[in-house]
Amino acid sequence: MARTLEFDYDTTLDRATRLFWKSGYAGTSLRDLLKEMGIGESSFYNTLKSKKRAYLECLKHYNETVARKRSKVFLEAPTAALGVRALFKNMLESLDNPDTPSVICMMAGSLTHEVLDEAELREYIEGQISTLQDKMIARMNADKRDGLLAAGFEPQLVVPVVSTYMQGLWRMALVSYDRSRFEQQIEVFLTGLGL
Amino acid sequence: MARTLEFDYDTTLDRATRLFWKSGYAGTSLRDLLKEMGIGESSFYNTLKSKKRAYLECLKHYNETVARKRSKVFLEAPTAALGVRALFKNMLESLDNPDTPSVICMMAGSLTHEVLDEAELREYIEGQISTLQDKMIARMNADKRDGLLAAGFEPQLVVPVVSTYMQGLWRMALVSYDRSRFEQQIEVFLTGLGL
DNA sequence: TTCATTATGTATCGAGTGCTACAGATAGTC
DNA sequence: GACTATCTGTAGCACTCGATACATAATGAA
Repeated sequence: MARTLEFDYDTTLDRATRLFWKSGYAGTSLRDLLKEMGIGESSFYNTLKSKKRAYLECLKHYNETVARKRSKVFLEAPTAALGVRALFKNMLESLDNPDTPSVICMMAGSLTHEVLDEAELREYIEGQISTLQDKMIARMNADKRDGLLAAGFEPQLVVPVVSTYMQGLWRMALVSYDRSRFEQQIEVFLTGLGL
Repeated sequence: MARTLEFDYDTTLDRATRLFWKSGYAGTSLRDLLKEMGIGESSFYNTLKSKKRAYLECLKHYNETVARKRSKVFLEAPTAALGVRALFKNMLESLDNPDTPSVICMMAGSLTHEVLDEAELREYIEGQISTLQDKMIARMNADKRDGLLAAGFEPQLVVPVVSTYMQGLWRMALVSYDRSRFEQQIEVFLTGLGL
Protein backbone atom coordinates (compact mmCIF):
# COMPACT_ATOMS: atom_id res chain seq x y z
CA MET A 1 0.00 0.00 0.00
CA ALA A 2 2.93 2.32 0.51
CA ARG A 3 6.67 2.62 0.18
CA THR A 4 8.84 0.57 2.51
CA LEU A 5 11.66 1.72 4.77
CA GLU A 6 14.98 1.59 2.96
CA PHE A 7 17.08 1.26 6.11
CA ASP A 8 17.03 -1.25 8.91
CA TYR A 9 15.54 0.47 11.92
CA ASP A 10 17.31 -1.59 14.58
CA THR A 11 20.74 -1.26 13.01
CA THR A 12 20.26 2.46 12.62
CA LEU A 13 19.05 2.90 16.18
CA ASP A 14 22.00 0.91 17.42
CA ARG A 15 24.42 3.23 15.66
CA ALA A 16 22.67 6.28 17.00
CA THR A 17 22.79 4.77 20.46
CA ARG A 18 26.53 4.28 20.32
CA LEU A 19 27.00 7.88 19.28
CA PHE A 20 24.73 9.30 21.99
CA TRP A 21 26.42 7.01 24.48
CA LYS A 22 29.83 8.27 23.45
CA SER A 23 29.16 11.98 23.29
CA GLY A 24 26.00 12.58 25.29
CA TYR A 25 22.89 14.41 24.21
CA ALA A 26 24.27 17.93 23.88
CA GLY A 27 27.54 16.70 22.43
CA THR A 28 25.82 14.96 19.56
CA SER A 29 24.47 17.12 16.77
CA LEU A 30 21.74 16.05 14.42
CA ARG A 31 24.21 16.11 11.52
CA ASP A 32 26.60 13.79 13.35
CA LEU A 33 23.70 11.54 14.12
CA LEU A 34 22.42 11.37 10.54
CA LYS A 35 25.91 10.73 9.22
CA GLU A 36 26.42 7.88 11.66
CA MET A 37 22.99 6.46 10.97
CA GLY A 38 23.42 6.79 7.24
CA ILE A 39 20.01 8.33 6.67
CA GLY A 40 18.61 11.74 5.81
CA GLU A 41 16.57 14.24 7.78
CA SER A 42 13.31 13.01 6.32
CA SER A 43 13.85 9.41 7.37
CA PHE A 44 14.96 10.53 10.79
CA TYR A 45 11.98 12.72 11.56
CA ASN A 46 9.64 10.20 10.02
CA THR A 47 10.62 7.37 12.35
CA LEU A 48 11.88 9.18 15.42
CA LYS A 49 10.09 12.46 15.97
CA SER A 50 12.69 14.74 17.40
CA LYS A 51 16.22 14.63 18.75
CA LYS A 52 14.92 14.36 22.30
CA ARG A 53 12.65 11.46 21.47
CA ALA A 54 15.49 9.81 19.58
CA TYR A 55 17.68 10.03 22.63
CA LEU A 56 15.04 8.48 24.83
CA GLU A 57 14.55 5.72 22.28
CA CYS A 58 18.29 5.10 22.19
CA LEU A 59 18.47 5.01 25.95
CA LYS A 60 15.74 2.39 25.97
CA HIS A 61 17.61 0.44 23.32
CA TYR A 62 20.72 0.69 25.47
CA ASN A 63 18.83 -0.69 28.42
CA GLU A 64 17.47 -3.58 26.43
CA THR A 65 20.96 -4.56 25.35
CA VAL A 66 23.86 -3.46 27.53
CA ALA A 67 22.03 -2.80 30.76
CA ARG A 68 19.93 -5.92 30.33
CA LYS A 69 23.08 -8.01 30.20
CA ARG A 70 24.19 -6.37 33.42
CA SER A 71 21.08 -7.27 35.32
CA LYS A 72 21.36 -10.78 33.87
CA VAL A 73 24.91 -10.94 35.17
CA PHE A 74 23.59 -10.13 38.60
CA LEU A 75 20.61 -12.45 38.57
CA GLU A 76 22.49 -15.47 37.24
CA ALA A 77 25.14 -15.41 39.92
CA PRO A 78 24.87 -18.20 42.52
CA THR A 79 24.27 -15.71 45.34
CA ALA A 80 23.25 -12.07 45.57
CA ALA A 81 26.59 -11.16 47.08
CA LEU A 82 28.40 -12.76 44.16
CA GLY A 83 25.91 -11.11 41.85
CA VAL A 84 26.84 -7.66 43.12
CA ARG A 85 30.50 -8.55 42.73
CA ALA A 86 29.80 -9.72 39.19
CA LEU A 87 28.15 -6.39 38.48
CA PHE A 88 31.24 -4.49 39.49
CA LYS A 89 33.43 -6.88 37.54
CA ASN A 90 31.25 -6.33 34.50
CA MET A 91 31.68 -2.62 34.97
CA LEU A 92 35.46 -2.88 35.12
CA GLU A 93 35.48 -5.03 32.00
CA SER A 94 33.44 -2.40 30.24
CA LEU A 95 35.91 0.26 31.33
CA ASP A 96 38.83 -1.84 30.10
CA ASN A 97 37.22 -2.74 26.81
CA PRO A 98 38.47 -0.36 24.09
CA ASP A 99 35.40 -1.13 22.00
CA THR A 100 33.10 0.40 24.58
CA PRO A 101 31.84 3.64 23.02
CA SER A 102 32.16 5.69 26.17
CA VAL A 103 33.97 5.49 29.45
CA ILE A 104 30.65 6.03 31.17
CA CYS A 105 27.49 3.94 31.23
CA MET A 106 24.83 5.63 29.11
CA MET A 107 22.32 5.54 31.93
CA ALA A 108 24.77 7.11 34.34
CA GLY A 109 25.81 9.59 31.68
CA SER A 110 22.18 10.63 31.28
CA LEU A 111 22.01 11.93 34.82
CA THR A 112 22.79 15.53 33.96
CA HIS A 113 21.43 19.02 34.52
CA GLU A 114 19.39 18.69 31.35
CA VAL A 115 17.51 15.72 32.73
CA LEU A 116 15.75 17.96 35.22
CA ASP A 117 13.94 19.77 32.43
CA GLU A 118 12.88 16.61 30.63
CA ALA A 119 10.25 14.99 32.78
CA GLU A 120 9.72 11.97 30.56
CA LEU A 121 13.43 11.16 30.47
CA ARG A 122 13.87 11.67 34.18
CA GLU A 123 10.92 9.48 35.02
CA TYR A 124 12.20 6.76 32.73
CA ILE A 125 15.63 6.79 34.35
CA GLU A 126 14.08 6.87 37.79
CA GLY A 127 11.94 3.88 36.90
CA GLN A 128 14.82 1.88 35.51
CA ILE A 129 16.96 2.53 38.55
CA SER A 130 14.27 1.51 40.97
CA THR A 131 13.39 -1.55 38.91
CA LEU A 132 16.96 -2.80 39.09
CA GLN A 133 17.10 -1.98 42.76
CA ASP A 134 13.92 -3.94 43.38
CA LYS A 135 15.37 -6.97 41.64
CA MET A 136 18.46 -6.78 43.78
CA ILE A 137 16.46 -6.37 46.96
CA ALA A 138 14.25 -9.33 46.10
CA ARG A 139 17.24 -11.51 45.37
CA MET A 140 18.95 -10.51 48.60
CA ASN A 141 15.85 -11.17 50.63
CA ALA A 142 15.71 -14.64 49.13
CA ASP A 143 19.35 -15.20 50.04
CA LYS A 144 18.63 -13.95 53.51
CA ARG A 145 15.88 -16.51 54.01
CA ASP A 146 18.29 -19.17 52.80
CA GLY A 147 20.81 -18.07 55.35
CA LEU A 148 23.25 -16.84 52.69
CA LEU A 149 23.16 -13.36 54.12
CA ALA A 150 23.41 -12.32 57.76
CA ALA A 151 20.14 -11.85 59.66
CA GLY A 152 21.04 -8.24 60.38
CA PHE A 153 21.58 -7.51 56.71
CA GLU A 154 18.87 -5.22 55.38
CA PRO A 155 18.59 -5.32 51.56
CA GLN A 156 16.25 -2.38 51.21
CA LEU A 157 18.80 -0.22 52.97
CA VAL A 158 21.96 -1.60 51.39
CA VAL A 159 20.87 -1.71 47.75
CA PRO A 160 20.42 2.06 47.32
CA VAL A 161 23.92 2.48 48.72
CA VAL A 162 25.34 0.06 46.17
CA SER A 163 23.40 1.72 43.39
CA THR A 164 24.57 5.19 44.39
CA TYR A 165 28.15 4.08 44.76
CA MET A 166 28.13 2.65 41.25
CA GLN A 167 26.93 5.97 39.89
CA GLY A 168 29.87 7.57 41.62
CA LEU A 169 32.32 5.09 40.15
CA TRP A 170 31.11 5.75 36.63
CA ARG A 171 31.67 9.43 37.16
CA MET A 172 35.06 9.05 38.78
CA ALA A 173 36.20 6.95 35.85
CA LEU A 174 35.69 9.99 33.63
CA VAL A 175 38.46 11.90 35.31
CA SER A 176 40.88 9.11 36.15
CA TYR A 177 40.55 5.37 35.91
CA ASP A 178 42.97 2.80 37.25
CA ARG A 179 41.72 -0.76 37.39
CA SER A 180 43.64 -1.95 40.43
CA ARG A 181 42.71 1.14 42.43
CA PHE A 182 39.10 0.68 41.47
CA GLU A 183 39.19 -2.99 42.43
CA GLN A 184 40.72 -2.02 45.72
CA GLN A 185 38.11 0.52 46.66
CA ILE A 186 35.27 -1.68 45.47
CA GLU A 187 36.54 -4.43 47.74
CA VAL A 188 36.66 -2.05 50.69
CA PHE A 189 33.18 -0.87 49.88
CA LEU A 190 31.65 -4.32 49.54
CA THR A 191 33.23 -5.91 52.58
CA GLY A 192 32.12 -2.88 54.58
CA LEU A 193 28.53 -3.58 53.61
CA GLY A 194 28.86 -7.28 54.34
CA LEU A 195 28.80 -8.40 50.71
CA MET B 1 47.22 55.47 32.24
CA ALA B 2 44.17 53.72 30.87
CA ARG B 3 40.46 53.38 31.32
CA THR B 4 39.25 51.52 34.38
CA LEU B 5 36.86 48.58 34.57
CA GLU B 6 33.30 49.75 34.95
CA PHE B 7 32.09 46.57 36.59
CA ASP B 8 33.20 44.75 39.72
CA TYR B 9 35.04 41.65 38.61
CA ASP B 10 34.31 39.53 41.67
CA THR B 11 30.60 40.29 41.71
CA THR B 12 30.36 39.56 38.01
CA LEU B 13 32.29 36.31 38.30
CA ASP B 14 30.09 35.28 41.18
CA ARG B 15 26.97 35.78 39.11
CA ALA B 16 28.44 33.85 36.22
CA THR B 17 29.38 31.08 38.61
CA ARG B 18 25.86 30.73 39.89
CA LEU B 19 24.55 30.49 36.35
CA PHE B 20 27.12 27.91 35.24
CA TRP B 21 26.48 26.01 38.45
CA LYS B 22 22.76 26.01 37.78
CA SER B 23 22.74 25.08 34.11
CA GLY B 24 26.12 23.57 33.38
CA TYR B 25 28.54 24.53 30.64
CA ALA B 26 26.55 23.46 27.61
CA GLY B 27 23.29 24.65 29.14
CA THR B 28 24.55 28.19 29.56
CA SER B 29 24.81 30.35 26.48
CA LEU B 30 27.07 33.34 26.19
CA ARG B 31 24.01 35.59 25.89
CA ASP B 32 22.55 34.22 29.13
CA LEU B 33 25.89 34.73 30.76
CA LEU B 34 26.29 38.34 29.64
CA LYS B 35 22.75 39.18 30.68
CA GLU B 36 23.33 37.70 34.14
CA MET B 37 26.70 39.40 34.47
CA GLY B 38 25.36 42.71 33.23
CA ILE B 39 28.23 43.34 30.82
CA GLY B 40 28.79 43.30 27.08
CA GLU B 41 30.77 41.02 24.82
CA SER B 42 33.78 43.33 24.82
CA SER B 43 34.08 43.39 28.57
CA PHE B 44 33.63 39.65 28.75
CA TYR B 45 36.30 38.75 26.23
CA ASN B 46 38.61 41.38 27.64
CA THR B 47 38.70 39.94 31.13
CA LEU B 48 37.88 36.28 30.59
CA LYS B 49 39.17 35.06 27.27
CA SER B 50 36.65 32.52 26.11
CA LYS B 51 33.62 30.70 27.40
CA LYS B 52 35.74 27.72 28.35
CA ARG B 53 38.21 29.80 30.28
CA ALA B 54 35.34 31.58 31.97
CA TYR B 55 33.90 28.27 33.10
CA LEU B 56 37.22 27.16 34.55
CA GLU B 57 37.54 30.50 36.31
CA CYS B 58 34.04 30.12 37.73
CA LEU B 59 34.77 26.60 38.89
CA LYS B 60 37.84 27.89 40.72
CA HIS B 61 35.74 30.63 42.22
CA TYR B 62 33.22 28.02 43.31
CA ASN B 63 35.96 26.03 44.97
CA GLU B 64 37.28 29.04 46.80
CA THR B 65 33.85 29.74 48.23
CA VAL B 66 31.40 26.85 48.46
CA ALA B 67 33.81 23.92 48.31
CA ARG B 68 36.24 25.66 50.63
CA LYS B 69 33.54 25.88 53.26
CA ARG B 70 32.95 22.17 52.86
CA SER B 71 36.51 21.20 53.52
CA LYS B 72 36.50 23.58 56.46
CA VAL B 73 33.44 21.80 57.79
CA PHE B 74 35.36 18.57 57.63
CA LEU B 75 38.60 19.82 59.14
CA GLU B 76 37.00 21.67 62.01
CA ALA B 77 35.08 18.69 63.28
CA PRO B 78 36.38 17.16 66.52
CA THR B 79 37.22 13.87 64.82
CA ALA B 80 37.62 12.69 61.25
CA ALA B 81 34.61 10.43 61.55
CA LEU B 82 32.48 13.33 62.69
CA GLY B 83 34.06 15.42 59.96
CA VAL B 84 32.86 13.02 57.29
CA ARG B 85 29.42 13.03 58.84
CA ALA B 86 29.48 16.83 58.85
CA LEU B 87 30.32 16.74 55.15
CA PHE B 88 27.27 14.68 54.36
CA LYS B 89 25.13 16.87 56.57
CA ASN B 90 26.42 19.92 54.75
CA MET B 91 25.51 18.25 51.50
CA LEU B 92 21.97 17.56 52.65
CA GLU B 93 21.59 21.13 53.83
CA SER B 94 22.68 22.33 50.44
CA LEU B 95 20.11 20.05 48.82
CA ASP B 96 17.40 21.36 51.10
CA ASN B 97 18.32 24.99 50.70
CA PRO B 98 16.10 26.58 48.05
CA ASP B 99 18.68 29.31 47.49
CA THR B 100 21.23 26.84 46.22
CA PRO B 101 21.54 27.50 42.47
CA SER B 102 21.61 23.87 41.46
CA VAL B 103 20.66 20.55 42.96
CA ILE B 104 24.15 19.33 42.17
CA CYS B 105 27.54 20.45 43.41
CA MET B 106 29.30 22.36 40.64
CA MET B 107 32.38 20.20 40.90
CA ALA B 108 30.33 17.03 40.65
CA GLY B 109 28.31 18.56 37.86
CA SER B 110 31.50 19.23 35.92
CA LEU B 111 32.26 15.54 35.63
CA THR B 112 30.69 15.11 32.21
CA HIS B 113 31.53 13.74 28.79
CA GLU B 114 32.80 17.16 27.76
CA VAL B 115 35.42 17.11 30.48
CA LEU B 116 37.30 14.39 28.66
CA ASP B 117 38.10 16.74 25.81
CA GLU B 118 39.23 19.57 28.03
CA ALA B 119 42.56 18.51 29.51
CA GLU B 120 43.03 21.63 31.61
CA LEU B 121 39.62 21.32 33.19
CA ARG B 122 39.97 17.62 33.82
CA GLU B 123 43.34 18.02 35.44
CA TYR B 124 42.04 20.79 37.65
CA ILE B 125 39.13 18.67 38.85
CA GLU B 126 41.41 15.70 39.34
CA GLY B 127 43.76 17.82 41.41
CA GLN B 128 41.00 19.25 43.56
CA ILE B 129 39.55 15.84 44.26
CA SER B 130 42.86 14.33 45.26
CA THR B 131 43.74 17.37 47.36
CA LEU B 132 40.57 16.97 49.39
CA GLN B 133 41.15 13.25 49.63
CA ASP B 134 44.67 13.83 50.92
CA LYS B 135 43.38 16.14 53.60
CA MET B 136 40.90 13.54 54.70
CA ILE B 137 43.48 10.79 54.72
CA ALA B 138 45.91 12.87 56.76
CA ARG B 139 43.22 13.72 59.25
CA MET B 140 42.18 10.11 59.60
CA ASN B 141 45.73 8.94 60.06
CA ALA B 142 46.11 11.45 62.88
CA ASP B 143 42.93 10.14 64.48
CA LYS B 144 44.20 6.63 64.07
CA ARG B 145 47.38 7.44 65.99
CA ASP B 146 45.23 8.99 68.68
CA GLY B 147 43.21 5.82 68.93
CA LEU B 148 40.05 7.49 67.62
CA LEU B 149 39.89 5.09 64.72
CA ALA B 150 40.30 1.32 64.77
CA ALA B 151 43.80 -0.03 64.10
CA GLY B 152 42.50 -1.98 61.10
CA PHE B 153 41.02 1.15 59.56
CA GLU B 154 42.93 2.14 56.43
CA PRO B 155 42.32 5.76 55.45
CA GLN B 156 44.00 5.60 52.05
CA LEU B 157 41.57 2.85 51.09
CA VAL B 158 38.43 4.21 52.70
CA VAL B 159 38.66 7.84 51.58
CA PRO B 160 38.34 7.16 47.84
CA VAL B 161 35.24 5.13 48.62
CA VAL B 162 33.70 8.02 50.52
CA SER B 163 34.64 10.45 47.78
CA THR B 164 33.16 8.24 45.08
CA TYR B 165 30.00 7.62 47.03
CA MET B 166 29.46 11.36 47.43
CA GLN B 167 29.73 11.81 43.69
CA GLY B 168 27.04 9.19 43.31
CA LEU B 169 24.79 10.91 45.80
CA TRP B 170 25.01 14.22 43.98
CA ARG B 171 23.96 12.48 40.81
CA MET B 172 21.16 10.52 42.39
CA ALA B 173 19.75 13.71 43.83
CA LEU B 174 19.20 14.93 40.26
CA VAL B 175 16.62 12.28 39.59
CA SER B 176 14.98 11.97 42.97
CA TYR B 177 15.85 13.41 46.32
CA ASP B 178 14.30 12.55 49.64
CA ARG B 179 16.11 13.72 52.72
CA SER B 180 15.17 10.93 55.07
CA ARG B 181 16.01 8.26 52.51
CA PHE B 182 19.33 9.89 51.86
CA GLU B 183 20.09 10.11 55.57
CA GLN B 184 19.21 6.48 55.88
CA GLN B 185 21.50 5.23 53.16
CA ILE B 186 24.32 7.52 54.26
CA GLU B 187 24.09 6.04 57.72
CA VAL B 188 24.27 2.51 56.32
CA PHE B 189 27.22 3.50 54.19
CA LEU B 190 29.19 5.14 56.97
CA THR B 191 28.64 2.51 59.62
CA GLY B 192 29.67 -0.10 57.09
CA LEU B 193 32.98 1.63 56.65
CA GLY B 194 33.48 2.05 60.38
CA LEU B 195 32.87 5.79 60.43
C1' DT C 1 46.60 69.33 26.22
C1' DT C 2 48.57 65.49 23.98
C1' DC C 3 49.06 60.90 23.88
C1' DA C 4 49.16 56.03 24.65
C1' DT C 5 46.38 52.62 26.73
C1' DT C 6 42.61 50.17 28.01
C1' DA C 7 37.35 49.58 28.34
C1' DT C 8 32.93 49.49 26.29
C1' DG C 9 28.84 49.40 22.90
C1' DT C 10 27.27 48.09 18.55
C1' DA C 11 27.02 45.55 14.80
C1' DT C 12 28.02 41.54 12.75
C1' DC C 13 30.58 37.43 11.44
C1' DG C 14 30.60 32.55 9.74
C1' DA C 15 29.32 28.34 11.32
C1' DG C 16 26.21 25.42 13.29
C1' DT C 17 21.62 24.35 15.53
C1' DG C 18 17.14 21.51 15.27
C1' DC C 19 13.74 21.19 12.15
C1' DT C 20 10.49 21.62 8.00
C1' DA C 21 8.61 22.24 3.14
C1' DC C 22 8.28 20.15 -0.93
C1' DA C 23 9.03 17.60 -4.97
C1' DG C 24 10.03 13.16 -6.47
C1' DA C 25 10.63 8.15 -5.77
C1' DT C 26 8.69 3.68 -4.45
C1' DA C 27 5.38 0.66 -2.93
C1' DG C 28 0.64 -1.87 -2.70
C1' DT C 29 -4.42 -1.64 -4.41
C1' DC C 30 -7.86 -1.19 -7.69
C1' DG D 1 -2.12 2.64 -15.64
C1' DA D 2 -4.50 5.38 -11.98
C1' DC D 3 -4.74 6.20 -7.18
C1' DT D 4 -3.30 6.54 -2.60
C1' DA D 5 0.10 6.22 0.88
C1' DT D 6 4.46 6.35 2.66
C1' DC D 7 9.41 7.16 2.20
C1' DT D 8 13.55 9.92 0.83
C1' DG D 9 16.77 13.69 -0.97
C1' DT D 10 17.50 18.45 -1.31
C1' DA D 11 17.24 22.81 -0.04
C1' DG D 12 16.62 25.95 3.13
C1' DC D 13 14.14 27.77 7.14
C1' DA D 14 14.66 30.88 11.37
C1' DC D 15 17.49 30.92 14.88
C1' DT D 16 21.40 30.57 18.12
C1' DC D 17 26.09 29.70 18.86
C1' DG D 18 30.79 31.63 20.37
C1' DA D 19 33.65 35.06 18.89
C1' DT D 20 35.42 39.42 16.61
C1' DA D 21 36.03 44.22 14.23
C1' DC D 22 35.89 48.68 15.00
C1' DA D 23 34.65 53.08 16.44
C1' DT D 24 34.12 55.54 20.61
C1' DA D 25 34.77 56.66 25.48
C1' DA D 26 37.34 57.01 29.61
C1' DT D 27 41.73 57.13 32.08
C1' DG D 28 46.28 58.68 33.72
C1' DA D 29 51.16 60.00 32.49
C1' DA D 30 53.89 63.31 29.92
